[in-house]
Amino acid sequence: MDFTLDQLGALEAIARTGSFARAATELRRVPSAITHTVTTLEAALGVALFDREKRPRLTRDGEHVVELARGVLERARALERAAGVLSTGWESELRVVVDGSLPMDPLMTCLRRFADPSVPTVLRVDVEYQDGVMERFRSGADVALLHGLDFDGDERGLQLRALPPLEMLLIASADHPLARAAVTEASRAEHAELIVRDSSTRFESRSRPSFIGSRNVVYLSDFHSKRLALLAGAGYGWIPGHLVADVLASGALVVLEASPSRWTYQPQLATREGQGLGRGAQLFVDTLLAAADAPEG
Amino acid sequence: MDFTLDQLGALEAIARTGSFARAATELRRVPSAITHTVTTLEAALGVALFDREKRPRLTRDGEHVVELARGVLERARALERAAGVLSTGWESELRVVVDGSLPMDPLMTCLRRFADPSVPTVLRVDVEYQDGVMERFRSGADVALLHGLDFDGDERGLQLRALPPLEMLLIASADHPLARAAVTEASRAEHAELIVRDSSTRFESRSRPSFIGSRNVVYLSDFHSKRLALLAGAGYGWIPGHLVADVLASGALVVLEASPSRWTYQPQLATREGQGLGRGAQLFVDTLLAAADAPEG
DNA sequence: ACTGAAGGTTCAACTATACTGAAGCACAAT
DNA sequence: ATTGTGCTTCAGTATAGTTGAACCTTCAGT
Repeated sequence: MDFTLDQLGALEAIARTGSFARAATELRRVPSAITHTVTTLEAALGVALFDREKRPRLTRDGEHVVELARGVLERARALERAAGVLSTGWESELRVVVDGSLPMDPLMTCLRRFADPSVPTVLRVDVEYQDGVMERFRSGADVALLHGLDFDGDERGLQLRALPPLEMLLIASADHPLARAAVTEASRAEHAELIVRDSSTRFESRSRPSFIGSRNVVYLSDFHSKRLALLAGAGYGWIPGHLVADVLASGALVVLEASPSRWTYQPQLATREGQGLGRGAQLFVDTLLAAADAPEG
Repeated sequence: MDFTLDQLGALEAIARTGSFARAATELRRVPSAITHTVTTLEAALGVALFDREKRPRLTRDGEHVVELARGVLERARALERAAGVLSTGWESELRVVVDGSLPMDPLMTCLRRFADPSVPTVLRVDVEYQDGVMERFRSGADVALLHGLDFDGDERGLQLRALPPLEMLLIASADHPLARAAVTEASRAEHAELIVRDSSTRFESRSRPSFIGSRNVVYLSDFHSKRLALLAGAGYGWIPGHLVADVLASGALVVLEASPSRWTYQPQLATREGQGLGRGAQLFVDTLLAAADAPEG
């Protein structure tokens, strides 16, 4: 690769303006510099770009090279533009990881916002469960939406912002045996508990103990499956209230009589402490908090 | 555009090899040169490409820039390859103009030859009629296939190669009135003569006189139309024998009894004198002459 | 045919830029 | 601790691009 973008730019300027002299003015150089640039390029490519019989005129090969040069310059200018955007503080990509137990509506608002062409940052969202969330955050995500239930507090280096509190409910189908009377530890042990599997890869083998031990445990991959399984009467289990509000209202599912049967938790928006937020991250945080506080928006 | 292909190449080498040092060896430079190149590029783009907290590691923005850089380099390498081809004597494009009265089979052989991916030159063929052929040749075609009928000889600067001779025949449909007896000047004038229109743009108005004057003249745009018109009995006219060999054999068309009613002409392959042929032109000439001499090939 | 203006080239001197090599620092592995 | 690898800094050097003046050619106008 013994030619430069500068040479290609000069060639393109000559081809466009139609003369060495005009190209020179445009590039704020002296004509002889253009001559030199062109001869150097011709030597580098081994191609006679200009016919110098009289006034220099592009040869057919020259035209061909100009076409290719335009392709190179186009890509180079695209890079330049992208770099310009990056240098103004927009990240090329913003990686967000969200706990699957949280409401997705505010996130959808963010996705819409980032789909706007005026937002140059590309948004990447990963839905994880339990430890999988922090694992992915540690492996490079910029923002994490944590459910905040089993949040140890020993995780330092995090800057947290509270999201509206949510409720976990102990639920079963209305015609499930456990729904007929107050739940005891013994009655509970007779039935299958539905649990959403931890999506962490590190703790593949370590099965997280349920809130209250149960003989039979069914692991599910996400809360949507869990909701379906609960509706099908396959077992009982904890599930975020916002996911079952409709079927609770309709009476298909019921909150079990147990203590506790409700558990309020405090979701958190986490970013890395210390390093300031880029413009993309800031926009995401602002948009998400606004959407979470005013779910109707 | 204040960065160079060289800088992008260095960045790509670092990204690919995973270290400044390996990139330096690959580029046959000293490590400090790589450092310098990278810092210069970062300054030019205004983007922190590497995280220098510890061992330099590409930032996410850096990865993004690398992606774009690969795009630029890919195009640049394509240009380099194309230039390499051009510098070995292959033209980027070979323009051939052919008189529409000539047999097209040898030309088709050439087209097949140039369709081979190992032939980098792009073949462009224009079919013209009469003066249109030379006009296009003058306006830039590299090779002309002339019918040689009205070749003035005053056209200098041409290098000619003879093609197999052909015959013009004075033809009409078998049931045309002129086919019934020997043709006289008077009987000829009573019937329409079919003529292929000159495709030259310069002589739009100048209608070329027919071989023998006729009262009614029908101008057609090509010999295929002329053949159809002859078959339809729309008139009489001169047409190359090879275009009507089949219908003469079947008896649908006949050669008129006139003198002359046959005219042997000597097609020529013309190139510009003085400047040697490029590899594409040479290949074309060789292929065409071979195909013309051995039409079965 | 002459003339002047504009475009292009050549050349030597200059300037800016990239490269080298030595020295030094940071980190990782032993 | 110690060694080795990888990166950076810096000063000197080499390379490559830029300038400006002189010259040549072409083209348009007289």
